Amino acid sequence: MKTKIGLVDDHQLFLKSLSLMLESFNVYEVILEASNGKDLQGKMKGKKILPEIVLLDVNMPVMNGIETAKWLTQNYPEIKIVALSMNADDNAIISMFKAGCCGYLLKDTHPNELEKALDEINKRGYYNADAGNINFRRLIMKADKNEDVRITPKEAIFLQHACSELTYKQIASEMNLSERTIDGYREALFKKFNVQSRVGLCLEALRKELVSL
Amino acid sequence: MKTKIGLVDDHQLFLKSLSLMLESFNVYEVILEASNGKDLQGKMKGKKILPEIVLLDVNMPVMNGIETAKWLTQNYPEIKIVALSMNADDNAIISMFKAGCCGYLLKDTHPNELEKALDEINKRGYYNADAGNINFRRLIMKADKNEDVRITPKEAIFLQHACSELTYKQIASEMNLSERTIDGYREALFKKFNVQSRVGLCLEALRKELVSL
DNA sequence: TTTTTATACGGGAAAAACCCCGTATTTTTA
DNA sequence: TAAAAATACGGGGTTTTTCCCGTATAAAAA
Repeated sequence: MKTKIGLVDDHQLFLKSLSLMLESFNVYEVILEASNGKDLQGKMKGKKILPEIVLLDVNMPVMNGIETAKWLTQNYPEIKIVALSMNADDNAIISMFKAGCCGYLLKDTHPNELEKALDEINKRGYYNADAGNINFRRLIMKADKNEDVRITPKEAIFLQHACSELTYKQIASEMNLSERTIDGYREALFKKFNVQSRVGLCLEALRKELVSL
Repeated sequence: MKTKIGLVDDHQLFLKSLSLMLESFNVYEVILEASNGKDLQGKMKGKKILPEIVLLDVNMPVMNGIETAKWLTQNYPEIKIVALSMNADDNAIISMFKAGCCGYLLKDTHPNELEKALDEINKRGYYNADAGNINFRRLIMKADKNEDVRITPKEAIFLQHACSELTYKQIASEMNLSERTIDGYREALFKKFNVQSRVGLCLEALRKELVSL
């Protein structure tokens, strides 16, 4: 009896070709293909035969991998989720595991390893790609450390403005606040991010992906 | 007689599965697979039967798509190169065409369109994915406009330092120059990038990928 | 050979940023 | 209910950044 697989990936080329490959292993059957989380939700509705394992891309439009993993974990906790990603982005890996994934594979993975990974997930319920230089324990600890930095809604708005050419005077005008209030937000964020200049603040905000270019 | 295809992509999963898919079309034969430009160079050496079309990923380690396309164009001008990419990054598209590609496909592409694209490349020698909302003429013009901004070696070093928390005084010390000299570099770059602040300069430098986070 | 650009550095002044202190009210958290 | 945090804004002062002007020499380009 073949293991039933679901595939979620926005790249049609990859999706279709991966499907072919899995079928070629002769122990898996791809019974569901979706291009994003929303698409998956639609296709899962009313489906009598569910996939046992879902291979889930991390980066997708409309509804990304993390959101999708959360939804699957909540609604179909018996389905095992394996994350697929382009690169070993620490934050994404952490988020995917937290969302309920039991395995994480890079798209670098050789097909032989994919087969092995699926096999182990079938047998043991999880797959740990330590051999791929991903130390999950270290990542979880790192995540915990970064969680300290919480910024308030107004600080976030200020930060958005600060990552531009506007002067503090202009930002104050934009936010309908006094320059002194703006000074206060700046000080607060300097402390939270442990920086001493606006440039430093901007770079840190970009690194933490609180703002984008 | 099947069209001979070469595949260059660092993601083994994608590479192998794409290979399977192409074979499934029954008009193509994948005769070469490489994980990057260097690997391709090694595998092309002494090869008696060459691929007629090469599907070439844009983002690869060791030797990226642009470099690889250039090398192929110089050494095997008869091979038709099709770029494959995750996203429609204007700069990458421009560079790939300039490097000699005659087609550009996103990894979003449906397999049916891949087949169609390969067919057109076989018949006409090129494929234009306008339907995919990529306006190549606009991109070329944009590229020409951006080429104005040339910075000198010393400006580049200063820029690197400027994208940090160092004050201009500290940067002067680092570069063994006077603060006035640093002022001069700042002025020059403000003009070249059309900005009025250090934050603006940093953001622009990051956008142009002259510095990284 | 001449012109232009890059590199290096000077003066001065105004504006902006940063730093440190404080008060007050409202909202959120414990 | 009380304490803490968020939000708003005041004072003052120092440092840094930005802006505008200029000179000089060496290297590169025309």
